[in-house]
Amino acid sequence: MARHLITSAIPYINGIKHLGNLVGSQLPADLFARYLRSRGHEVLFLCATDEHGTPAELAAAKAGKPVADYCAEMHDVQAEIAKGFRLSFDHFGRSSSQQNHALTQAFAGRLAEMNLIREVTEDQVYSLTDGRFLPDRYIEGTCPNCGFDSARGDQCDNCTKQLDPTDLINAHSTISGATDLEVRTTKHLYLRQSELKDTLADWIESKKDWPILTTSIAKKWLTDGDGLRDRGITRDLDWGIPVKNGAENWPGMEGKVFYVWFDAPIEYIACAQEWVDAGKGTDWESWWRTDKGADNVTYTQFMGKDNVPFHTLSFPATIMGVDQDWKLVDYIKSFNYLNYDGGQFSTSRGRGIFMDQALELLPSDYWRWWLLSHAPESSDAEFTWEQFQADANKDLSDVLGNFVSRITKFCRSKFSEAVPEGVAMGAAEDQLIADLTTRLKAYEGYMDATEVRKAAAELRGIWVLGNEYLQANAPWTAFKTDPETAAMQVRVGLNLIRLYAVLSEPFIPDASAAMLAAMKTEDASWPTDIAAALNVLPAGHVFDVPDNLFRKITDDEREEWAERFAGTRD
RNA sequence: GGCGCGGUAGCUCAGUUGGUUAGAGCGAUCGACUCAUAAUCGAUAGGUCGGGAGUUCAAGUCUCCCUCACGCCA
Repeated sequence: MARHLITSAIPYINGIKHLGNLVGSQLPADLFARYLRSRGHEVLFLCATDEHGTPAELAAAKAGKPVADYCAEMHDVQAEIAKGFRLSFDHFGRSSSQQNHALTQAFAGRLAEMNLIREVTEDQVYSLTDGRFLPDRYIEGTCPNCGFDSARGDQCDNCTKQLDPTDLINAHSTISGATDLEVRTTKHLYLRQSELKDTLADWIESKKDWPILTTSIAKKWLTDGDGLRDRGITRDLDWGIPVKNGAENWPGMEGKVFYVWFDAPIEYIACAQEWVDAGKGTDWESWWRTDKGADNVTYTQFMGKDNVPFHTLSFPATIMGVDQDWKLVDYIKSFNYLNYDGGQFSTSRGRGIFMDQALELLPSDYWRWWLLSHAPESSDAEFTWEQFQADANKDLSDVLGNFVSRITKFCRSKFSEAVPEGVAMGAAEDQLIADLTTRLKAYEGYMDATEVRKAAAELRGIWVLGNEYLQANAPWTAFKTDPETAAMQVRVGLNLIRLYAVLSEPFIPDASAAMLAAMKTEDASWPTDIAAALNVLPAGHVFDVPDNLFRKITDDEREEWAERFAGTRD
């Protein structure tokens, strides 16, 4: 038994995530966590909401609520949807927690102590009407170069000329439209990542087994231009973690908060503290401190490609910089994007399917199966309604669901709702066991390596073996002349249902539970020996014929949904 | 403009360090079966591996140029 720490990139608080976000981090992380638990390992699976920053403040203002209230509400909404998708977090925390406040401030203080923080004085645009400093992207005006009237403070999207906010003609705030902008001098803290550049490069270089996507992005940031740049870790905002040096005030930094990208990954650690404080665990340090038991922990992170730089460079720079025996990540599994019907999913334009909407259409297993079996591992992947309908119907309804249906109903009509005994297993069953053993080994190998698509294909292959077995041995024919042999074949088939429930649980937990319930067993132990696994349900064991596990998605539904989600979400 | 990941059967995708007739699933066609959610199982068809040049006994796999799509950066 090994110990596995698993984190999913933490979703931003402002709104409900779409299916592309889901398949890029939370869902594969859940798959991995469920699988490792099934294999008997000790798992701590953490996720949280990322709550700080300007977008949260603006979303709260738009909703007419205090930002703290807004975040609390949205956290509950996201937690509920996560439950709907059966995401099995051991704790779903909040980056705004007191634990994260304290830890973030402690990290910053320690970094200063290690001489890895420097103070920078810079000019920024302040909006009197908005009462806040404006990030460059929240300032628009007319481009002095081409006359484009929606040029942003950092560059003109029309002529691509690089700009300073002060270059813009008729500059205004995109938040309020206010034009009473002025330049003010402000002071910020910078993390001296450049000091750690070589250490980070050596570390990345040593990770030979990481996905190419992960290492190529990291190396690019390390070598691009002048190399890794120092990064501002504070902002002039109200909502966030106040800048402090540990528990002490930080002279000159009053009224400022840490930048969201500094505190968000620290929440991975704080979340473990929240987990303990919530009474769910007892010793968070044994997961996070290599001097307190975490040296035997394997830590795997899941994230979309947009988050890779922060997880390969910024956060490790913090961890390495404080030099205090904190656990570093062992494996970073990153994902490309899922596209929607030839374009991008878009949160801002409401294009594609969002998590809450998906659950209104179909049970979570449909989405889990399809998304995971098409996870964008090697390149961007494509969601189309035609493909979704065809794959879900074929894999879930026809191959798996119908297998359960045909064997249980056949048993009920020819024998009873109890496992029949019949003769001993023979050559055909030996072959089945051999084939299952081969495929199981491959399945485990892919799951261990977080090769999500390949694991899904292997699991499907395991389901198909059941249908092949029935088709080749035809108990419905054998029953006419040799009912004892048919009985044995049905006994094998019923045991296959239980086996499939166990193996499928990481992908489709609800269907798995339904299969175990129908077989009236709680034995969900991972098989070490297939022959033994096919004898778990003994002759005479009573079962239920379940309702169809997966109904089919109709053409009418597909057309209606494709139409409904092509437009924009209000 | 620079950089990065890609462009493989109608569709979604695999293709290890270059090496026998380029693979899978879906879809299509044909056949078998009839227990089952008009489900299942088998077979067949379908690709000059984005285009061009080069290295090599041998290239989807390496090099260069071009092109298209996506992303990141300035």
